Amino acid sequence: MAPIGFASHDHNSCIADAVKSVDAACAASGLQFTPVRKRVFEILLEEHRALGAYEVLDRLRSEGLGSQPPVAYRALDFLTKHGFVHKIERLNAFIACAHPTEKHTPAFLICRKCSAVAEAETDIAQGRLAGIAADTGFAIERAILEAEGLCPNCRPSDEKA
Amino acid sequence: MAPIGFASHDHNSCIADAVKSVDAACAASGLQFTPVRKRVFEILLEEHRALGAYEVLDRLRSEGLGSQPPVAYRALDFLTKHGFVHKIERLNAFIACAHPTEKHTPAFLICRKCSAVAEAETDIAQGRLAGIAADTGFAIERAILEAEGLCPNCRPSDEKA
DNA sequence: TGATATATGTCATAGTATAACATATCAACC
DNA sequence: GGTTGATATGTTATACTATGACATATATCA
Repeated sequence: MAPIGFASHDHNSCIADAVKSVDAACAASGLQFTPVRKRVFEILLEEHRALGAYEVLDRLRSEGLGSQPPVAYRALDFLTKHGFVHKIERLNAFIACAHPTEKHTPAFLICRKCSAVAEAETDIAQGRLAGIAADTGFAIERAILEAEGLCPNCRPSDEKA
Repeated sequence: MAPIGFASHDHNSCIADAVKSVDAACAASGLQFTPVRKRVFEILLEEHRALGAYEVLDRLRSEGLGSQPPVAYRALDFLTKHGFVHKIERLNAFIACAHPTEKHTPAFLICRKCSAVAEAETDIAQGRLAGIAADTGFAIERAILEAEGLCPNCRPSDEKA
């Protein structure tokens, strides 16, 4: 439930661990974690921020892994479809999942100043909103929860409680 | 707290009432509810569904109210900025607010089959997520909450509880 | 090894949104 | 009533985001 992303962490190992766990998940499900897909995932992990598809594509292009938009979009589609990457609708951008092993409804805290993004694992939208939906007869399949504001690093210190 | 949008209602009066209340709100705040802005608001009300900016623009164009994208985007920006219209990020589309008089965090139920959209008034994102944010020192300013699934009209009837 | 599904390369185009600048209108005050 | 500053509109051009379509290649498995 605790968000990460505004604090420093062991970045070197986090990339390796994440790649490894996705590798295992793909093997277990018969999915192909191909070179382009793996590289896109790594690129997103390296930044720990939301990258646009064309930013990812630029990186791929400079590495000779593909130069046309569909290359990036296909890899991103694959990764988001299987929950390894999330799309931030507000930013039209993608970010590596911070909790790749568990099934969850991601929630995001997006700093409007520095664009840092923290992912909080939550089932909030399956919580209170679920009651409203049930009353109406609406069947929720997935939910998007994105909060915008100022991250701890961008808040004027006298505003911090 | 009850969503509307999947049930029929008195459509004729709802448009007139909404326009009137926005008119009053603008007058009270010294905002200019100009012809283009009013017409865009009416167009969204007439449909009670999410319209893309270019769909709105097409309507404006056919009525001689402007033919270039900025005309539509400016009106939509104005209306969303002041809470009379909401943007559905998931659909890159805009919908007239169902609760124009009150300050609120809108939540949406979006049907993936028929694209109907219901707005539920809620402060859900200021609720549970607020706790997580506070722990991190993140200051939430606004939130986006959009749930996707099947509306009552599109659900196979044997699935309905 | 052949059949089927899945993934990639590539070109073309569709859809969404904004920058920039000139002109016009509004609101308020002298 | 005219001046001033803020706000709104008209218009051109362009940037950014995303997908359709089709040919080729690779993987999977009977």
